[in-house]
Amino acid sequence: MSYRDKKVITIGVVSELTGLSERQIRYYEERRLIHPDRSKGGTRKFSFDDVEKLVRIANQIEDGWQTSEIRKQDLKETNAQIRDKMIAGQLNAAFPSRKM
Amino acid sequence: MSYRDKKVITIGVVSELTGLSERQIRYYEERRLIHPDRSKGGTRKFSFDDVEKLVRIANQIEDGWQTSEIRKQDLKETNAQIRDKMIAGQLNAAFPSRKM
DNA sequence: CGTGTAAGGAATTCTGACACG
DNA sequence: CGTGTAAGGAATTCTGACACG
Repeated sequence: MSYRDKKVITIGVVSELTGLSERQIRYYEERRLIHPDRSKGGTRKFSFDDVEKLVRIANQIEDGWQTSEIRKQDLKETNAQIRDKMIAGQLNAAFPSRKM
Repeated sequence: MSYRDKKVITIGVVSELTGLSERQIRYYEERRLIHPDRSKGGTRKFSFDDVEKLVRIANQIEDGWQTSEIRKQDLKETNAQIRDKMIAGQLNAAFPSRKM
């Protein structure tokens, strides 16, 4: 939807934007911390959101976290967000005029 | 500054996003309707702003406008914006507390 | 004028592997 | 575990030119 989520940036540019090596970026994808799209030919396409996430990942790695731990933490946060959205949705269904 | 202005998208992706051929995109650059950045190696890097502008350009071409005319119109609009900003700046300098 | 195309070369990216630790 | 690197190949992009009109 937003420009933030459009997967349009190649790995070389992501490397420049984040300061990470292409090797690091590919590895974080392998560990499923990010999920770039692919072109027909197979080249990775990242979003600005991915770029931001990569910077956070890099910081966590520097702080001594392992990719498996970062992934678990990411999952927790994602689930928390989904849960909150569902609750908000049910509230809105029960009280249609309510504004949060 | 904004994601809108970051020159990070390669011509292939721009082609997909706009539906224009790479030939068309390069030609519009040659006619100075857009100004992509270049990587060290020389590959073009576009912004989302460029993508939007390309769509507008394509529409104008379809409407029978020539690139030279589109460029003149663009210049006019840019100058108008600069003029408005200067006026606003001078007003703010003269009346520091004023809010527009 | 605006666009398609074939041509040849260069820049970019990809994967799988070996290395270190 | 996280990252560097050399290797070979494939995908992507570049320019200048010819063509059509």
